Amino acid sequence: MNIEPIKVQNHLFSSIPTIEWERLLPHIEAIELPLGKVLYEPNFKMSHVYFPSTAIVSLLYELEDGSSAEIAIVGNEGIVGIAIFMGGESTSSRAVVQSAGSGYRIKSSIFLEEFNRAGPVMHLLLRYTQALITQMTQTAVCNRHHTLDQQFCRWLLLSLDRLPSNELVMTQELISNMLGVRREGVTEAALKVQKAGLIKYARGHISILDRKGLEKRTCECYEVVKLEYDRLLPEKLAV
Amino acid sequence: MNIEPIKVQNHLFSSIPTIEWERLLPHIEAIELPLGKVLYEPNFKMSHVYFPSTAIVSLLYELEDGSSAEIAIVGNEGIVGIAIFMGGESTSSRAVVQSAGSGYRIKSSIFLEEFNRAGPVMHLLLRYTQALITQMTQTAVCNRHHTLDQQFCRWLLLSLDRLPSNELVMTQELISNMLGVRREGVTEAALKVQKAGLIKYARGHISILDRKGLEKRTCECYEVVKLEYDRLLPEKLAV
DNA sequence: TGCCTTATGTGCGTTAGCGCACATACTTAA
DNA sequence: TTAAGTATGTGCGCTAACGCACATAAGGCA
Repeated sequence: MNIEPIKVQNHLFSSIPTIEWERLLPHIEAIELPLGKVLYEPNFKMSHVYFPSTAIVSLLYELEDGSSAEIAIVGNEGIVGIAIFMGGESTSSRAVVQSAGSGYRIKSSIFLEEFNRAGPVMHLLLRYTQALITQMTQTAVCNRHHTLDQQFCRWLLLSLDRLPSNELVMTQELISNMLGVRREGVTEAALKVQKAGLIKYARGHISILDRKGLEKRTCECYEVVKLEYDRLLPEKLAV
Repeated sequence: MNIEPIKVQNHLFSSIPTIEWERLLPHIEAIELPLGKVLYEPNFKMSHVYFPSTAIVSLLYELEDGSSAEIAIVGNEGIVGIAIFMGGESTSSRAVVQSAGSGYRIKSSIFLEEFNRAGPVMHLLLRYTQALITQMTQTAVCNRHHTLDQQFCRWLLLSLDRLPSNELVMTQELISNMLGVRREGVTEAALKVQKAGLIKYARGHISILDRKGLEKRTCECYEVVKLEYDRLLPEKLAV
């Protein structure tokens, strides 16, 4: 178990002012998030909202034919379960742990109560949602216009930004599920990027060697998303 | 100018309770929305929020290379400018009138004030935003997995749902901008659908002959979005 | 040690959509 | 009535990604 204070383990937590934080703290429950764990299913009412700390969660849409596509990634910068406070209670997508780790959760009803106080927590969450929307729109744009190689780099960078280390535990098979492409396509993209000396990987372990290089290889989508997160959710510890 | 009472011309308006409506009404300004009018530019602070009545507005992202992709469509079921109340004040996309018509607008500051009362108007807008998010995610999925033909049908249906008639004034060139594909691709798709007897078109005028047929030809994405709008924004006149 | 599972690499024919060039047809305005 | 402009149709070579089949290699476990 992590010995860091809870508040610094998730950026939204960090931005919650003291009064609100003290109100929420008793309801925060630590939880392990193993690879593949499903946090919610499409069209099912969510029982909790989740705050990843070291884990990463994918919002995935699964099609009738079994294929899938990632809508967005959520890590320690965010929250899983915005539909709770947006009012829908459920979404048409699924939330799956993409990189094992730990996180926290709060019962939906408790969290909703805090949101409905319409104070700083609400405004923080709305700004987060706006950033998440940007990530989603950029996913749509990227799916339309950019090559698999570029999307692979974008995906690596977005994941990396949400992890403490510069290593990623993830098979090409899983990446292909996220991107909604063939596994072989990911193999080819990964090979190229490895040959360019930007990453190094073996059997489900990817190490980033040259982050700047990846940023050069990816499309504009990555930066658009990054800037929007930085703008809407500046990192500062709230008092 | 339309003689219908303002309140029934936009579904969000219809859902605003009387007290809040009477507060907002004096600030509502009728506005013509001609084809191509830009309601806001990327990264610019929005001065107003817009409520289309007979017009349709596209949220478009333009890439550095000049190509574009539609993120979502907004018509008389919604509002253009969610970033105002979500807290970002601007977005990375552009809002362009895709089908000429009329609508209403309210100054951002006034509208934000009403939102911040954290009453029924806020909850209505958050539910709308949740529906809009579903449309965006489904755009991402559709861009990844479905054929141009299917996307063309989806686009027609989404547009149609936001228009009073079953005719659409829109050239194939413009549709190709929305979908982020070649104009020739749209020509081919349109030809096939016309040959199947589902639509009829000529020089920028598209008539839908067989709506059910279009629904059969499109992908699951259309229905997912439709159901989510119906679920989150049931049509009833608020008192 | 050796076998089995899982992860990655490779080849090959197929296809959707692209970019470009140009043909055709309808519409408007001089 | 004619010319110019706009919208749509068509052909062709090209490429990214697909689907499938199979090869190789690296752990894990008996």
